[in-house]
Amino acid sequence: MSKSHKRSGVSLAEVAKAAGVSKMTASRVLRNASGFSAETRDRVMREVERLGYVPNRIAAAFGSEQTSTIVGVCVPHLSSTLYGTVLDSINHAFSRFGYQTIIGSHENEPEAEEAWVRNILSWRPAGVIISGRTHTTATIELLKAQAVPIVEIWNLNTSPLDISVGFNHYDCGREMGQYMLSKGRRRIGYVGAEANAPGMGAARLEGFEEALRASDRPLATKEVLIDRPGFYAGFYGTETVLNRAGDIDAIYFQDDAMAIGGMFYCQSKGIDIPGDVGIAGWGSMEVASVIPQRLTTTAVGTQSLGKSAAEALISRIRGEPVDDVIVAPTRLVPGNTV
Amino acid sequence: MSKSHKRSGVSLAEVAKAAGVSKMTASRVLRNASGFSAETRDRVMREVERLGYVPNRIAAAFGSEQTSTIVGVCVPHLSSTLYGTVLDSINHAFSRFGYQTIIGSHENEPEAEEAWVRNILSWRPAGVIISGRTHTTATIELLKAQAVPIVEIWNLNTSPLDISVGFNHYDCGREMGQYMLSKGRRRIGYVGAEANAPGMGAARLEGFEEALRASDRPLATKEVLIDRPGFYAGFYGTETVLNRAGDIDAIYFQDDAMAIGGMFYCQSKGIDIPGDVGIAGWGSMEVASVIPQRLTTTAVGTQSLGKSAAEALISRIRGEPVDDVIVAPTRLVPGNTV
DNA sequence: TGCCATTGAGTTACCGGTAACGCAACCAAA
DNA sequence: TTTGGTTGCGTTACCGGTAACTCAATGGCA
Repeated sequence: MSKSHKRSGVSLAEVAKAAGVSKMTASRVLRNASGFSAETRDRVMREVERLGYVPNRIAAAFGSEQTSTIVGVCVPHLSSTLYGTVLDSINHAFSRFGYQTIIGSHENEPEAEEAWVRNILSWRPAGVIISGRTHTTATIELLKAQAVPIVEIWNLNTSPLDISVGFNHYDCGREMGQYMLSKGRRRIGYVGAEANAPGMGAARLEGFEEALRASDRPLATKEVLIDRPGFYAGFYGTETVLNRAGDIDAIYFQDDAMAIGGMFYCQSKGIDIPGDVGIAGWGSMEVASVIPQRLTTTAVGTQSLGKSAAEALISRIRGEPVDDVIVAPTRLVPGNTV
Repeated sequence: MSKSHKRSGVSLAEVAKAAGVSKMTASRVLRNASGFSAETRDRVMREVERLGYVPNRIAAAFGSEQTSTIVGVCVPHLSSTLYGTVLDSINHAFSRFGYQTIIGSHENEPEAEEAWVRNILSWRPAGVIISGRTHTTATIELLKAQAVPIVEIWNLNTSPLDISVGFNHYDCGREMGQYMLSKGRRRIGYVGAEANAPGMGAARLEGFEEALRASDRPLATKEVLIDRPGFYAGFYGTETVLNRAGDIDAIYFQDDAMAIGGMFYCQSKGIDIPGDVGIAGWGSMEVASVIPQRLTTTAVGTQSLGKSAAEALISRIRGEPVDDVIVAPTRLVPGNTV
């Protein structure tokens, strides 16, 4: 099959000519602007239908910069359910309002994000959504120079570049620390994983440590694997900390996947949960609710976060007033693993 | 903060003037085309740097239709790890080759896909990737009329619109059916879930049923929940089929998440796996490898599928020869649950 | 009846790049 | 020296829409 990459499409001018009106009138009909009669509209639409006209948004965006409906969204990666859910709700909100989402993933490498930003800005997007707390200075300068609306998601940022919509990770960690202490845990460890630079669990760990310190029960041990957070990493991270500090009575995991990995490690070794070791995660993974023991975790509103982020960006684009800092909901869910 | 949505950017003309060359020469330098001296290149690049020039791809794509670097990818949804992994590897491959990925999700509703296609085509993409076997006739006509390179992913399609890269779901199902029979299973049930129309597990079920029929052990019972496939659905679907047909000795699940839900249902009821009931899934979820019993499943190369799909599309775009039908790898992984 | 506001169009100019072509300067081979 | 190819760069003409403006016809109201 030989595909012709030539300019093939029907243009607005052809539609207009066929309908016996000017390009401008046809344009008005298609954008549903005012200034045409019902009869004219029908004539134009009939030709649109007949000729199979597909509007050319590249040309439209080019001709009147106001109308770019592209938004860029860059998350750490696309394969995790957590970010996937966020992306899904962002994309839904955007498509409902007629925006197209261009995605990117940076694998927690600020340089990859910078490259993505450079790229996306060349499409003159109506707005961009970026994630995490770490951006290169070049990234920030590029975004500022283009004066493009920005939403930073995931981590709450009280002095955002533009708008921040995120979870209060610090408070999540602190709350869980206090909870574990309240359940009588005294020697507590932490297991996390980060493939590249700073990692998305850092703020939770900070809050968690702070809570323990405040009660004079500082973190007993910490293991942050150089790996993608996941079931495996949780499994082996648990093995590591238990071998290193066999007397700990609880482990806080970076997320539920790791916590579940840890639970199964314990199960495989005959370690009783929560009798011997208490376990807590973060993120309210679905699988956590079908396993025999309900995992103590923090439920997070990823959908809510995505929706808020998209809606805040749209408001900003439209010049409507928006809150600069929006906290996405989280809630400690006591299970029976601590 | 008042964001100006005005035409702000530095244009190529300004860069060219500052560098004392023509627009065309500056354009050549930036596209790394030939026809300029090293000295000219340095002069231009210095001004690019100094003025913070960000190329305008909208204009570039508009001016010379050949150069649109947008590709569209539409999957059922973005929140599952399975599609997420595919999307991730597609996106990686594309960004390595300088393409921008615009995403869409259709939730298994062909009409949603049609709307997305209509939208994406107005961006004159270099190519599109769609998924599943069900498309509206309007979708197909639109794509054909625009003569845009297309890759259909997920389901293998032996007579594709353009290119098909997919798993051979039918064979996966058939192979698993034969395997379960070979392990002495005789009364076998199926548990699946589909939120909307046709569902992505249908072809596997067909192959599975065929294998059972061929051995005169037809499917004993089938439960397809009207729900998103997941741990919950697997849990409750298992409850349903076991209550309905308590004498079945094995269940084939639509995917691993459902199978794991089913395993935990059995565990909660004291039903021995594989003693009382054998269980098999599909998709090689990571969590399946940390639970105490290794789940019998079919490992699928989602990354490989994504990479192949992206590379095939790029080859097609470039006019290089490509196979029309590419099978992504799958492999039955015997665990100890059947 | 005369005047002005409204409606339904058309005209013109432009957005910021790139393709295609032109052309002078230079160099190597005949 | 002539010829022909290459190199380096400029000129021109668009790509397909939309903003801003203009203008004639219409109709309501004083």
